[in-house]
Amino acid sequence: MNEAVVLTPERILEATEDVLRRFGLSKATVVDVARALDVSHGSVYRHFPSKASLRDAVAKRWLDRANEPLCKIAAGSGPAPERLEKWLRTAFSIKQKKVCDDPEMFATYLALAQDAREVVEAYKDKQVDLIAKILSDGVAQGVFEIDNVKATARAVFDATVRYHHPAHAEEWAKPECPSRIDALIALLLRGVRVCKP
Amino acid sequence: MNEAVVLTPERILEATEDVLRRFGLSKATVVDVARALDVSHGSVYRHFPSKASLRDAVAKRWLDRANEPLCKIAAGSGPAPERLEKWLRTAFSIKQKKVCDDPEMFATYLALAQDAREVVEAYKDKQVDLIAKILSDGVAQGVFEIDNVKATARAVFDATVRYHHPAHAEEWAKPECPSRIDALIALLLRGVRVCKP
DNA sequence: TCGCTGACAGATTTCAATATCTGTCAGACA
DNA sequence: TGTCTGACAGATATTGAAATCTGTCAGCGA
Repeated sequence: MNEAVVLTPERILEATEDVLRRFGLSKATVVDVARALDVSHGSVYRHFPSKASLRDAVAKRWLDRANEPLCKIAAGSGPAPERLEKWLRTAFSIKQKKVCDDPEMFATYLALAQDAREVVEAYKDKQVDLIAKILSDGVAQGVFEIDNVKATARAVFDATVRYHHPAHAEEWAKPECPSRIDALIALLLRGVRVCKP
Repeated sequence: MNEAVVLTPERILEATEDVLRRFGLSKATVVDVARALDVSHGSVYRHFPSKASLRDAVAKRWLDRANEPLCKIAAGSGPAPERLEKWLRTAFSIKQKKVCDDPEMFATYLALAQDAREVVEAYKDKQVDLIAKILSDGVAQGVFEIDNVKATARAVFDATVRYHHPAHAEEWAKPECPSRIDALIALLLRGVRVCKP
């Protein structure tokens, strides 16, 4: 009876996200989250062992959500070069959109990413796997020529940090940014292509 | 007479560097610098209009010093691919050495770089010019094939931020770092090479 | 005259007292 | 029995008063 009032991890995460959006990472407290749910803060600790774990769980939700369109592109079919370019441009614009739309939220995300926490590492690994998927598709299609797909995928990821790592977010709005992205993508695509003169 | 006691910008910079090394950026004050020189702090302001300008001047000295070996490599002769690789590896190891040898000093450098100040921008532009020099040598040698040398040089620089931007310094000590650098350099070299199957 | 000093106003930082928060747990309540 | 509460200890954050710093400038001494 009255299912709606049962305290679930899901409801807590929802409320936490609200509180973070409202107060920002530095001001949001577990007490605030509890207040938003109209329970004592002790109850929150029944579902999450610490504030850090709660924050990580919220981060995981965001990252998974952000990752979804990228998974689709990687899973899709079609010529690998176009797909790789699309994947990279999508990855960049997702981040860019975040920073523009919701700077308060982005500051939170930045704080997370700079902590180099486990959750973020796992997310990065997932991204590299997606790139690797596209690269190996390209090899199968005979358009890419790659010694070590995994290492190259990592290299592509590393080469593009500037446009997906939040530490560089302030550069993303600069007017010369798009053309620099174009040049970078062109260089990387040339780096994996097969050679036919 | 008594030339040794004349207060010159050079002597002030020397003393400032000492003070920074001793106290770190956050603790170093203009009063400290003046005390080290045994003059009043008002005298320092006779030579530098503000603390910021003094700090920038010190930064410029460091950066110019760090840049010197890279200028030599760029100015040298020999096969461009080897030279580019050497240039990149040298750039990385200079930074890496800095962070290991003198972490207090590096924190100062990081604070500077994160401010994205004019001095740092100028330094970056200089770096890109050096890369461009090597790339155009490569084109002349017939080993590189590049549409837009300047843009590609920028792309190479951007692609390697992870290993020269201080925001990523904590990654540099990780054990998987060298192999990731290898993969990245290989990818970039392939991206500029001429195609002969 | 010319470079330097040292006192000053306003901005910034420090520090310690106070308030708030995190995480635990014995017990209430259903 | 199992979920939730609320008081608590220790850790962390806030606050405001006092100390220090930045940048200026009138005047000193060479």
